[in-house]
Amino acid sequence: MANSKAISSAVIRRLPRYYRFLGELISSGCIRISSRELSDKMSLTASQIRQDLNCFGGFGQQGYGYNIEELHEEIGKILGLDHKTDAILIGAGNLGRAVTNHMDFDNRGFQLVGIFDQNEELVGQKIKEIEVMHTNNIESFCQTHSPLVAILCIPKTATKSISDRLIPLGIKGFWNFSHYDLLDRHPGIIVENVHMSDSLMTLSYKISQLQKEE
Amino acid sequence: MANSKAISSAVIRRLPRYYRFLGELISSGCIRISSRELSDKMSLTASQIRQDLNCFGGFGQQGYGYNIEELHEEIGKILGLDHKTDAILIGAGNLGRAVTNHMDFDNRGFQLVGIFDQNEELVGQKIKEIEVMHTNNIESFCQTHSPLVAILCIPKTATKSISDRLIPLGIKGFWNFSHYDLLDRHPGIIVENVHMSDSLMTLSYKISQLQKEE
DNA sequence: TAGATTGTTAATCGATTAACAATC
DNA sequence: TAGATTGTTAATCGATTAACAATC
Repeated sequence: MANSKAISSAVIRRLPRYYRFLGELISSGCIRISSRELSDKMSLTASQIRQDLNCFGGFGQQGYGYNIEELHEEIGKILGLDHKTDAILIGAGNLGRAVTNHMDFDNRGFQLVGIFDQNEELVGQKIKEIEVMHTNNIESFCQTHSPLVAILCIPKTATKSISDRLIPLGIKGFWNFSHYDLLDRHPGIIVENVHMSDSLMTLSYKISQLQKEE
Repeated sequence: MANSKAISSAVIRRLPRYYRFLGELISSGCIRISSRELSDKMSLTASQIRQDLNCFGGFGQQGYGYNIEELHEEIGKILGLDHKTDAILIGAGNLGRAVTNHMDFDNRGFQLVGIFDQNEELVGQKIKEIEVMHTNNIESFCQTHSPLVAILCIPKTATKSISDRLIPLGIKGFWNFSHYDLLDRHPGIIVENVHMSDSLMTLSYKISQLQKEE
């Protein structure tokens, strides 16, 4: 099974993309696909796809290819989408609200169970059926509900102190949208940084290069 | 200069992070830093930092290290943050509004010059001083203002058709937030996908692994 | 000058691609 | 069975790390 050799993060980062493409293939009624065909659709090499999938097991069949629905389900399991992890959102500003409304947590392995903000005006409002609580209540909430993951949509200045406060409460993973670089220096703590700002600067770089070429 | 050998995308993706850390060092009043010290702060190797920076030029001084402000400015220039590229936003829903309000476009090399949505109710509303226009007006707006970049905050079903519509209007780069995988198959067109959904699934994977270990 | 730290070359490591025997 | 396509090993490529001479 999986744990025999550690899976490289390059492979892991490709899994959601496979999952997405396979989901679309299911919607369009396809039944089977070869690594060759999939590589065309995804702009990868067939070799890489086979290599990637074989980190987890032999999901294909020689001479046939892969059963799309089966492979989709297997990758879903590998990604842990077959069970829900409780998550809380810290920060119900523009971004926090957009993330709450926009993300399909249920189909991505999570359940949003609490929303917190320190702005009194937001407390009591409902976002997607969930009432915003004051950040003062984080401790008691975590003690009762034991969420494992926190989504951080707060200013970068608050990120360090909030994460230091959440870790002793049992939070093991952070989905960090703040422009602060949360490093996973605590052993056993997982950080997934989004860094939209870095993404925008990368685009700026590429656009600049394009203009230089002309 | 830069163009002698193509810079690998691994290096480019690290540049915004350098830029961010250097900016913070400036705020905290530091003047100079060695690759060693910076590598500690950023959890990299000193070797990698020197290697990365030397893709663009010798910004350091033997025996001294790097002047933080100078290096910050140089990286800013490399990223193209010293001039503004006009951008339009397509989709003024939750996510589009959050992106508009949340991102510091001015300091990331862009200026947001137009916002479009097909929802009549949103048309005429103002977001950050910019009035939302109906998507019907995209053509005339682009002909007049010639924006180079489009930010896509629209459902995945609309992404392909909108991008096909924007490219003939002179849009050269896409910052794509939709869950659709916009591939840069058109020559000369740049795509930067955000894929928050993939990021969330990656977190799900890591959390699952953590739970298995226990 | 001596000490520090860069820029840069060489060595290592890891990831991707190619090839092909196994097998459905 | 013959054809197709996988799983897997070997070859290649690229990125990271180590080492050190150059030099401020």
